[in-house]
Amino acid sequence: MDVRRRQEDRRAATRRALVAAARTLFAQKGYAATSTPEIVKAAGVTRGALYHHFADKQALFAAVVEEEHAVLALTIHQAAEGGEDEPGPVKALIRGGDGFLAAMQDEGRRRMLIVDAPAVLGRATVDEIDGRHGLRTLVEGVDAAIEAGAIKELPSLPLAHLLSAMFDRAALVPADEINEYRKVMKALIRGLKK
Amino acid sequence: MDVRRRQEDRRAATRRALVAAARTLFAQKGYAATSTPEIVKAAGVTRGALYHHFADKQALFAAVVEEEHAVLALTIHQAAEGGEDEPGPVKALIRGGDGFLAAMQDEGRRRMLIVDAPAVLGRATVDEIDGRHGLRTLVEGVDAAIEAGAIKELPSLPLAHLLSAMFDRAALVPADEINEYRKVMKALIRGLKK
DNA sequence: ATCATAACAAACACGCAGCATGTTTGAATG
DNA sequence: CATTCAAACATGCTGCGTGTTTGTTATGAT
Repeated sequence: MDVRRRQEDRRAATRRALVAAARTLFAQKGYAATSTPEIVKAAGVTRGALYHHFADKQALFAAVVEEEHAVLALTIHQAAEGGEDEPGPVKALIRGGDGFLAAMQDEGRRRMLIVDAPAVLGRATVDEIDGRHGLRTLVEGVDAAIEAGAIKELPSLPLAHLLSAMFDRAALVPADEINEYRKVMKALIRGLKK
Repeated sequence: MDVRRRQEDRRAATRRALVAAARTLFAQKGYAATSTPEIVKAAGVTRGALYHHFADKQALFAAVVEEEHAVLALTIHQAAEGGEDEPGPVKALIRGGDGFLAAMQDEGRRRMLIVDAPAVLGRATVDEIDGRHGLRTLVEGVDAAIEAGAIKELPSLPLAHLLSAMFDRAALVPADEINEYRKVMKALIRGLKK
């Protein structure tokens, strides 16, 4: 334990409380419909604390999005590795995609990451965040598939971006239609084979 | 001239002024950063007029988006038909896509239609609007390609949605990277051939 | 013990959205 | 042509939300 631990702990605790409360509310009601008084009330602190830890409401939202992307990427990674009985880089891509869609069954998560985040933080910021998590692993998956000679040689980052865009859209589709989308996406990915 | 024409004209005029002013400001600064006082000042009317014609700020934005989608769809349609020297339903799809990307070089248009609209109006509303314009023609193009036996038999609406999602993402990419994206999308579409 | 600084808390200022009134314009009717 | 009525605005008010400022308490350093 460091000497200045209590201060650090205190700081981290309120920060976590704020992010957790914000996550819940942003997920339930969206960014615009959630007020900072609501958030601090749920977190058990005052607005002074909020604006001490974060520059503004956007910055708090960015922190929530960052965290959410991190846990999401972890979930996807596990899904892509699990079930190694059926190998092959293309299969891994499809498994990862299914893992993404499964993780995106949460309404609030969809709202925050796909709908609100681009509008609130801007595409550039979202890309930067995503680039450090889900998109990063997707690029690696695409690269692996290319190096294995499983699909055509294409620039991996643009391809990953476009695949990501498709998965985002598919995630927003009503649950009973999602299988159709999965089939079509499978066909699109399979069409990349040499 | 109908008897009650002047009244109708007046109404239409202020409505147009509002939509036009709103379009400019929403395009420049985004939905959230644009205030209704700003809009009515630019339109040369008062806020009373705004709330007489539209239920709220969202409704005005919806009108702008609707109009923008309409003119966009027209542009795309012309691009897809022009240059008939190279026929074939797949080529038509690609031409239409290029037309879309060209029309989307406008920063404000991107902001309104792709970034802000889903967050402000919700995905469902945007889909409904898009379904009456750009997406509709895209579905027709896909159907034509399927019926001509040019591509695999897949459910056309999901496929159109996914293609639309890719084009949206590609439109947001920096201008100097867009050609890479076009190539990859071409490869993806070509992969759909039987 | 005291001093500086970080971590909060409370109060304030400003702007905006929506509504509830008032006022004008214009058409319909006897 | 005067009257009546409704639509098309205009003006003012209210409540709320964000960000900032000023004040207070806790914490570690000397």
